[in-house]
Amino acid sequence: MVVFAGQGDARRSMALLWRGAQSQEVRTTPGPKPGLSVDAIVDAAIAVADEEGMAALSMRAVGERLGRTAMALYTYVPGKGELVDLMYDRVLVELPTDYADAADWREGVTAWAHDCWAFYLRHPWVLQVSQARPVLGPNEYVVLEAVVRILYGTGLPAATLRRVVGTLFHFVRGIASTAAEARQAAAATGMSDDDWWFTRSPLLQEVAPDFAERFPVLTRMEREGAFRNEDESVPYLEQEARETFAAGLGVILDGIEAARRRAGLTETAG
Amino acid sequence: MVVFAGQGDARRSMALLWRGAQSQEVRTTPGPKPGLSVDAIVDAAIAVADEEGMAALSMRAVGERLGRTAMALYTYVPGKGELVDLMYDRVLVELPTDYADAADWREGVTAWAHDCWAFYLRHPWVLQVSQARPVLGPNEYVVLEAVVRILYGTGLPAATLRRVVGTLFHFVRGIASTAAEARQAAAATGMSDDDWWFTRSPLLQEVAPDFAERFPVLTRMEREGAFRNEDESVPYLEQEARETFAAGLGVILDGIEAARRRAGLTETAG
DNA sequence: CTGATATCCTTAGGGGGTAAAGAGATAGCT
DNA sequence: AGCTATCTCTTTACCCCCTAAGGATATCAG
Repeated sequence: MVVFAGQGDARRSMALLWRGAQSQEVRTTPGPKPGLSVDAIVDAAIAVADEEGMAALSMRAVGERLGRTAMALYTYVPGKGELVDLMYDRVLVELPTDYADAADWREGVTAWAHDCWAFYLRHPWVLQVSQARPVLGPNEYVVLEAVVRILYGTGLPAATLRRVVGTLFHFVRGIASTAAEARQAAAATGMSDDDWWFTRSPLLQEVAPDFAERFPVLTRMEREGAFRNEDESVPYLEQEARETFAAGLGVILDGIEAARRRAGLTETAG
Repeated sequence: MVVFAGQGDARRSMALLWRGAQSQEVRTTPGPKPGLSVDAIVDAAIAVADEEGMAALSMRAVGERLGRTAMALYTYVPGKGELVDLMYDRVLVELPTDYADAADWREGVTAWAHDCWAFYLRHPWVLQVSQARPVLGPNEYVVLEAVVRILYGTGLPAATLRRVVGTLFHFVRGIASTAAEARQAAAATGMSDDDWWFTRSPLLQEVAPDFAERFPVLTRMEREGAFRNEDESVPYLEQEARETFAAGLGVILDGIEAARRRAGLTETAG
């Protein structure tokens, strides 16, 4: 369920995203005082998404959490799409932005990636917000600025940097999605990864008795222990994601290093 | 909108996924002859998703395309989740699986990645199928087998291979998502990326006049031309995705190379 | 012809998002 | 004080979704 952005009045959306102190101005208009606020609604919506998942995020649910009907929210927010945009930008404040302590870009990127990973697992619904067109909210820029600042340490040209950022971003998002969805599946079905596999595996044999002949390379890989996880205290799929994350990040960092070497930037760092 | 898998009767799901010639057996049961078939339904559903997007995929829409009501489908398919699983596994047959012609693993991986990229852009809805727990359908295994066969050429140990496959997979999926969602946004809003940016950009200045001070590194990057695209005939966001794809793939391949070097595998290839 | 069974339909129930209209509260103005 | 414009919030309603239940119809074995 990728949730797409609101596409109504662009000016109103931007004003909401970058709403600042001007919303605190003294009211002199007639009519009852607002019982809610954009902030309150966004916070409630984030709480719903955190606790019950993106699928459970409905205008009714958010309203209920605030003791209102669904329609009351429309006084403050143009629609659900815009609300999701606001949730997205709002929750991004949680991401750390200062990596000045890192010894070099490699350490900085690693720290940033791990912070992102933890963030996504804390708010898995964020992974379901469409990345088609950027939301252009303030915190999105704060996050970008932070990453770019780290990567300027590589000395790579700006155009290359932009792509490296994209690559890192997609990688982290992709693997975090897998881990998050695995958790979600476990919660939704009430079945652990191992339980799930133990019910599925015999069915697979039943339905594909010729598996080994049809997929020799995979079978060989399995015999070589590729699909065994050491730590049995962590759910299988989550651990797999975690290890892929660590290994993949290493691969990407090495790749960046190679790009630097090709550009003749091997000596300076940090 | 990530679409989650069906989680009903696991045996029935697996039987449907691996359904083979046994479904062609002669019928001797009473009752009217089936007017539909699982294949017909899956094909119709894929057509709907291809043409109108995952959001437009409803049981009604599929039924209508087949001249039936939504409920008629439930005779053949347990529910929407399972139908999506079937669609997913079915459409994967389009992916090429033979990369024996490739000169070495690097060329093979590159070819595979590009094939995947094209595939995802042909069927963007595939990117919205949850990857939480694998569907375990036959074609998913065929695809996996193909990738692993290519990567065995690196000589890396099986456990490392598994993670490399995961990294590549997430990378391709991630960037393809961006490109696909950008297309979708353009189609949905009837507004090109450039139009979109030209309406958004002045709003951003209006709402954040102090942008340059708040985000100095991004501003510097922009002045260095990081966000300019050369080819103006291609939509901006799609081109950005394409270039990030090319650059990121290079980074990952270099990273794999580095892993091989560390394992002392520099000479042999292919 | 009878009974069993399979296909497909209609109906209905419980979710969604949100447009429209109205009730009630509150400000400034006369 | 009363009036009126305006704002908040609710009710109702419409259209969409998935799918459970039950009924009509077609087709087989006996």
